[in-house]
Amino acid sequence: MTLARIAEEVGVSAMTVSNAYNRPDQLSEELRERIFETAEQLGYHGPDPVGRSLRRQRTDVVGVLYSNPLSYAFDDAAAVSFLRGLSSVTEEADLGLLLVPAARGVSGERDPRAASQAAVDGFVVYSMSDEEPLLKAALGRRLPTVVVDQPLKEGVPFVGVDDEAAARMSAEHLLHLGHERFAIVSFALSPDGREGLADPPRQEQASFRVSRLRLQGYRAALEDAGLVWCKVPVYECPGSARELGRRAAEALFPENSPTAVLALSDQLALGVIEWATEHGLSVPEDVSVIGFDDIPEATGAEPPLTTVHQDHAAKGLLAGQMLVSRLRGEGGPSAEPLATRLVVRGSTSPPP
Amino acid sequence: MTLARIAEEVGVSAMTVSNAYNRPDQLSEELRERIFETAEQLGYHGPDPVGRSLRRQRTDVVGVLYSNPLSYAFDDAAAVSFLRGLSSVTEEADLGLLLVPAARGVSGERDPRAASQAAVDGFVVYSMSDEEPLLKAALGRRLPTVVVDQPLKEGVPFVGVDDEAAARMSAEHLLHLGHERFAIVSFALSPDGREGLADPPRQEQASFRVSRLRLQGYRAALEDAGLVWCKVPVYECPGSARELGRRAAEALFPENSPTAVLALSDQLALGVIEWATEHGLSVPEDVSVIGFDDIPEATGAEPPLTTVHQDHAAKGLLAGQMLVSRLRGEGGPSAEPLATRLVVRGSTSPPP
DNA sequence: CGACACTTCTTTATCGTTAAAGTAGTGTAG
DNA sequence: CTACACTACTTTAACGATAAAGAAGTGTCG
Repeated sequence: MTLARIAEEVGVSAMTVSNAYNRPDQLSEELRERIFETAEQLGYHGPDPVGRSLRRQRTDVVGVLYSNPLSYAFDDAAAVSFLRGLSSVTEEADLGLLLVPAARGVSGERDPRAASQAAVDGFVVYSMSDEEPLLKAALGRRLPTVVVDQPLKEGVPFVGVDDEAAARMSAEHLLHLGHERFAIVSFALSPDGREGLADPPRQEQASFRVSRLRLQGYRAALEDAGLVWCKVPVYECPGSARELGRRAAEALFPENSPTAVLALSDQLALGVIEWATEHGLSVPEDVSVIGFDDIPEATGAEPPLTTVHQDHAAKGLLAGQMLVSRLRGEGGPSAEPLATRLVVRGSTSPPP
Repeated sequence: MTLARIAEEVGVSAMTVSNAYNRPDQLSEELRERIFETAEQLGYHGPDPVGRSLRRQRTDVVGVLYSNPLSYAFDDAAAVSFLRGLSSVTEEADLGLLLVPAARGVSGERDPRAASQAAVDGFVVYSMSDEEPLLKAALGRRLPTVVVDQPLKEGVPFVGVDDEAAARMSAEHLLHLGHERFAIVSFALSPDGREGLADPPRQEQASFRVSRLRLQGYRAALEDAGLVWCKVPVYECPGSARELGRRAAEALFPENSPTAVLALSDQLALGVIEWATEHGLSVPEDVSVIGFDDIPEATGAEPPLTTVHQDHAAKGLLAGQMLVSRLRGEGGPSAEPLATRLVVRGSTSPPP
């Protein structure tokens, strides 16, 4: 059932039927009624969205690209908050939110065609590695795009916190408390799934910008305090699950017996605390642990986790606003780093 | 930059360029390479998704309709789990997930055009009131559609639990413990925002199927035990927030002093417990409270909440499978109610 | 050598809509 | 009574792609 069919039935031009739906002021109220009646009878439910999009050259949809299979996003409290912020803006602007499917193929690579085939007016790219082909495909479309957290690409609007400064701040907190023996627990530096100690070259070449910057922040703080960076063990986990934090602790403690652990995420930090507690170390008396993100569980943990707070919903909000104003052709707000703050709870104290 | 432009440049027909992208076996490897090179040079990044959708008469996108503004969904643990299940299926099937925007207008009504204008191959309707115009618009499109939780519409595939049986089961648990003085805390019966005691006629006319069925289940159990239903106070809250549960408790306790409270959601139940505890009633010694949903907080609550467990992710999974198989034209699995089970924790015990 | 398959590319027609420009007819002001 | 605006519609021409069917050339087999 098409516009044209209704037009024929009513005895008017297709354009008039189109106008009945889109510009009521262009025809008489009476004819408009008649058109709707006929449409109802013939089971026509308004202009086809695809035909309309083709002709108007816009879809009124924003695509979201996520660094992992989509379903993981709904397991990740930060991603969910982000989506909440983003969706409140897009909804307000009457834009749909298309979660672009990009399951990993057999090779572990994600099909970049997902981005080429998405019928959208713009993209929000969330926390993606610098080298994803998916990202390249999305940027290739030359649609308005906003990148969140990573990667930072020349000329592409960006939303995120100042990861380096925030990491520096948390390391300084521990330095002020008097710590000197540090260990660091990082999530992935590159998407190659490696696990274990990462040496400085690998740290500097990390393809995840966020990991790279946080390590730089820690390094700057520790070096400013006169410590030797290459003696600080950096354990790289292939993800950010609590279990991985435990494994990292298991690898780090026997050899290094740090008095302070800097974790790149709260999940990792909580894993470290779990392992420590189970192995007779008390936190923070024997060892201080600091996280990053301030997830809800951080408050209720035992002890409550000292961490860097960042507002994920605000990121979504800002990303949404930036994209919407770009879609409208306005300049719009641009990339100021969002604020973070150190939340001191119970997992840090002076060294024993 | 279009297919035709590339075709012209390479000196072949548009169809051949289309085939280069979609059916590599239809042309020589060498020509295909040449086409891609030219495309690269001219900045063409593959067939336009909208044009392609129009011609193929499919979008490879599934639309999701939610009973509230979209951004609320990301605050609702059940909805998030549901989306996780759903997205894992759609992603596997290489389908996008379009979150359809339907902010409430000035009148509180949601614009039904959101559903008419969504470029999708099918819909998943999540937890929507029977009378939403948005729902009507979606069903009007005659696309494959699966409804979750509510409403139950003739001929539309449905996924959900047996709410009546589950409610009955939880009431029976309290009856077995020996309770006789009950009160019920419900979320909305209709979307009119009313708050306060709801009499039986209002209960029976509830436009939210889930509310209606759960009340029926409670009623059946209590009446079977010889209690008089119309003496059981049913307090209707206009939503499901914890704060509303507190308000309900405040309204119910002074007058009725129940020994057992049946709440239609865990959030409401937790609100009731909070109020009771603060007002010198201990749970479960003075009053037993039972919830519905088994949200994560239920375990950690003080006392841990007895509740009806339902698997939200499984709902999403099943809804996704049903829709996908329908999109493929297969019959596919259909509507068996999903299992629930009573999880007895610390918030229920025999009456004082 | 003719029939038939196979590969590689082309032709034609259409998917459903709307921007832009145009045409009557009707009123209204100078 | 002419010019000009205004209302209510129509005409034309895309938007960008692909299904289906066809054609030209090459090889193969009895």
